Amino acid sequence: MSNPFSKLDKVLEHSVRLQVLSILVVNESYDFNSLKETLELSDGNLATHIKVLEKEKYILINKSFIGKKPNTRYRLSEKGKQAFKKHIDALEAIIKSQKQ
Amino acid sequence: MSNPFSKLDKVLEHSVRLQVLSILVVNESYDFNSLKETLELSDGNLATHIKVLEKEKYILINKSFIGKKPNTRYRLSEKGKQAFKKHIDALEAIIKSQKQ
DNA sequence: TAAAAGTACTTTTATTTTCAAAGTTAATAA
DNA sequence: TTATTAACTTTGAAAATAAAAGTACTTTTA
Repeated sequence: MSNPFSKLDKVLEHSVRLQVLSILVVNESYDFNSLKETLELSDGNLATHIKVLEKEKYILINKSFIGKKPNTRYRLSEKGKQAFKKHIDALEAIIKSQKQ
Repeated sequence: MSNPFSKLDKVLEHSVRLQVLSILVVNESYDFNSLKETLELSDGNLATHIKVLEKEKYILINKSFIGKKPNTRYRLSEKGKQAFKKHIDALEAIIKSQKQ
């Protein structure tokens, strides 16, 4: 039986975090501000979700300066990649089971 | 562009509530206890999620007695049906966009 | 037959999560 | 030099989640 719901990733059930990963899947790296604009989130809100992904080790963080401005870039970790795939697969299984 | 994430239903992002609806899609009705057993949830937890679905008018509630025992059954409302479909469609779109 | 245990919930309380406002530090503009 | 902007981080309040406790019976057991 093994119901597909149990394969869902709690961390990725929140759409903001799923979106962040889906952006990082297709972009080698992405920075804080771009994420903020793309997702239209407040600074604090984005920072909180980022922190969750970071704590899970789903993303890697790189801080640097571009000229005189600080810049924080994120990349998907291998763990994050796996987790994302697994979650998407679970969603797919749920949909399939639904469509019959 | 119209990104599929924006079509997700906040209420259905929680897997318990998505599961409840997915059960009610294939079962004309289902009662509290059966849901509790199927989903392996505490009474309070299930009741809270049910209340959210009820407030959204996604489910209809019918209370009766079976012999001497109270029995609460739930059915999917038309609104719930629509919402479920829309959410699943959004998930499908997300997956598709991901698979290319 | 009285007390204990069980059923089917509901209500309350505690914890966790989410979100936005305010704060920080440094640079640039007026 | 004061104000504004940039790029975050921290704080605190509100909302969501989950489990424990409570309620109102009914059934079982000593």
